[in-house]
Amino acid sequence: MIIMHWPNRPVYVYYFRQLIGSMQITSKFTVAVHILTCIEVFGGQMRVTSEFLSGSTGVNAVIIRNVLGLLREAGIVETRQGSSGAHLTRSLDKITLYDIYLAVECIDDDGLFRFHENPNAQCPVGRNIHKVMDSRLAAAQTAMENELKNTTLADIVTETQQLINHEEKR
Amino acid sequence: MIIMHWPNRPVYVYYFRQLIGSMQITSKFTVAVHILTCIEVFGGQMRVTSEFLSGSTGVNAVIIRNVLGLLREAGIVETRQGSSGAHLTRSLDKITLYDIYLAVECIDDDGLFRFHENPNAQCPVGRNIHKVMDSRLAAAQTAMENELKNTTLADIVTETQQLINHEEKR
DNA sequence: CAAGTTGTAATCATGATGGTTACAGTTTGT
DNA sequence: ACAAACTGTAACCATCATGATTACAACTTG
Repeated sequence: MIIMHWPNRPVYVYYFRQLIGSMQITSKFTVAVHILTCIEVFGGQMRVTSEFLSGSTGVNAVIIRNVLGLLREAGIVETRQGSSGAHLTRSLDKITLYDIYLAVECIDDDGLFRFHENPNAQCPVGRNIHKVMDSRLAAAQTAMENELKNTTLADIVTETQQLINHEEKR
Repeated sequence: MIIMHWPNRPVYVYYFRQLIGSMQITSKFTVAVHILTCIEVFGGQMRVTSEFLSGSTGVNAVIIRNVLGLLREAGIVETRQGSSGAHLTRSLDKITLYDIYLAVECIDDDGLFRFHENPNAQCPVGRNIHKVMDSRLAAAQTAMENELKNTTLADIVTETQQLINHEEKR
């Protein structure tokens, strides 16, 4: 508890609270894309287990299962307990990076930009600045998300296959 | 150290390392915009000290001074040790949200999206997926940043003043 | 010269991320 | 039916980033 002096106004009491919440785009997102690509590329040839995917991504098998769980909840893959081999629920060109981004919950409800939580309502700027910035920051976030809608898993898999084929020619 | 078995390939040794680095858009960004707005709105009427700005933002005065330091390094404000009252170095319409975003170093060099760090180079997908995703994720980040260039401090201050005036009319 | 202010280093508390262990429940091959 | 393999999930841990806080030297101003 800290006593603040505000110009031309009575002294009042103000609580500082720890700024909480964070806003990062988890590596789960790129892991998810990696996983889905593997399911498509290796699905016909071998059993794509969480252990297998752990080997390809370098990410712990439990984390892989968690990510697969998120993708399952989002209706992107189907998995069954005890049975190996997740498979996609729809064609590659119907799955955008944005769908995956949503599935792995990259961004929480507060949005991409973290806002300082305790602007002073006694201050005319403090009680209005949030409102003013909000639409602009939301627009920036939306611009990023819309760009993610422009790429599908089909694009990713195709380009990956091309790189692999190119490797083998050499 | 974990021994991994990769299908049709010899057993090899693999190191798991903690995934490091984070990618969040600090609240320093919105704090910086808040601060700059206060400097413009209150600059003529009173001494806008770090303590004053702390009162308006609800953010610790030391953090305020750190943010002001970043804005000074970026050439957006001028401050002098011992002397209160930061002031802007150029007109409001020459300062975009993107300039402020750059100043407070919201995003490190690795980019907005965090990539899992240890994709397996023995796996054809593992050694190519990074390359494939990179340009797409960079494009998404750029879309967001370009949107930030569309708003200037002049816009923010003008709209804030309008809200304040509207309050006083009631 | 005293009071007020900035610049900055150092330390701390908290929260988020991902690694790891453990195990129950399910599937599959024989 | 049964053992082996696999998934789903909870629980706990280590590490890192953020911002709060204390402290103090250096500078400015009246």
